[in-house]
Amino acid sequence: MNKSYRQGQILQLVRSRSLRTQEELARALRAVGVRATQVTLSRDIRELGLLKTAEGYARPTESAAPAGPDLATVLREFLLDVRVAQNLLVLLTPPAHASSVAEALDQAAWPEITGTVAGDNTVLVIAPTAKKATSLREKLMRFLG
Amino acid sequence: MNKSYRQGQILQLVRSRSLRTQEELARALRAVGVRATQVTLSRDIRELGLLKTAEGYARPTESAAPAGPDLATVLREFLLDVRVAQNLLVLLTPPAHASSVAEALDQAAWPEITGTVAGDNTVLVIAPTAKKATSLREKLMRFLG
DNA sequence: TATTATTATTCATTCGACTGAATAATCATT
DNA sequence: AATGATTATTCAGTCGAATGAATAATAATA
Repeated sequence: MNKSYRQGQILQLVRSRSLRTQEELARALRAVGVRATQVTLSRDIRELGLLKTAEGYARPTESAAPAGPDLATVLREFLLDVRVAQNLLVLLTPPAHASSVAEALDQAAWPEITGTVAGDNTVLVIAPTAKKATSLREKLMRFLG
Repeated sequence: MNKSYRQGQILQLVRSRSLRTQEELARALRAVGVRATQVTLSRDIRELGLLKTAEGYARPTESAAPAGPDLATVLREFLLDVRVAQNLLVLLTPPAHASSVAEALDQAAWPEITGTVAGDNTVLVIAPTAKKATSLREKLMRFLG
């Protein structure tokens, strides 16, 4: 299995739940189809710069948010409209600001967001299901004030 | 000697003067400090998509796309995650590499891929059906190792 | 402190990208 | 067609990144 893919899964896992030992992490990885030994995870954790906290492994707070503006700020400033179509959301922004919004949403890493693709003044947000797309819309609309 | 450096020198050489055979190219390379055999140059020329013209090797006229790397190579190198949502796939890549992956997938022209849209670090892949999206995910995952 | 659990390191192995020598295949010329 | 020139392919070897088993080092706990 691919190293960068494995490390990406590690980052997603430690963000979403509490993994206190490397063996525990190994089991969690296996559950998502990634086989790795404790030796490999020890190296990955060092390369990723993860820290062992009381709640388990985590990214250090500084590197986790590399100088991006707050999600609420970005949305309040740039989000003009939110439209739903099936499991998709179309977000409208002022010209040239779609990527900022998409970037901020990616950082947030909400489970209702499978992924985003930004154009110039439009962000396409892919949700897992139509139902989640709808609730995601409401969540986003609340930022509009 | 580094492969991409060598290929860069090849591109510069064939643009600046007339090199009619691979042996001739080998001599020109040696003059700029790059040692390579005809075997290697044969491979480089194919990878770079050079054509043999009456005036020597040259890049195809800009209409033809500069042949991108092999799909398997691109995916192994850049594919970080594959998520499914209905009939859509969301591929995550390192920043700035989404278009390479989308390009390579477009070239492959698989029937399970209706189309792709690339952002900066995200490729949206549209599949005909949810079922095909799922099997496409497995097909892509196999490239990861 | 002693014992157990957890993590890091060493050593050897595997794997794939890259390359060249030998050679096969193709092209050009007569 | 025959010959010589040119290019492509096969096979084997090298090299470095990645990995795991064994084990050392460290941390946690009784």
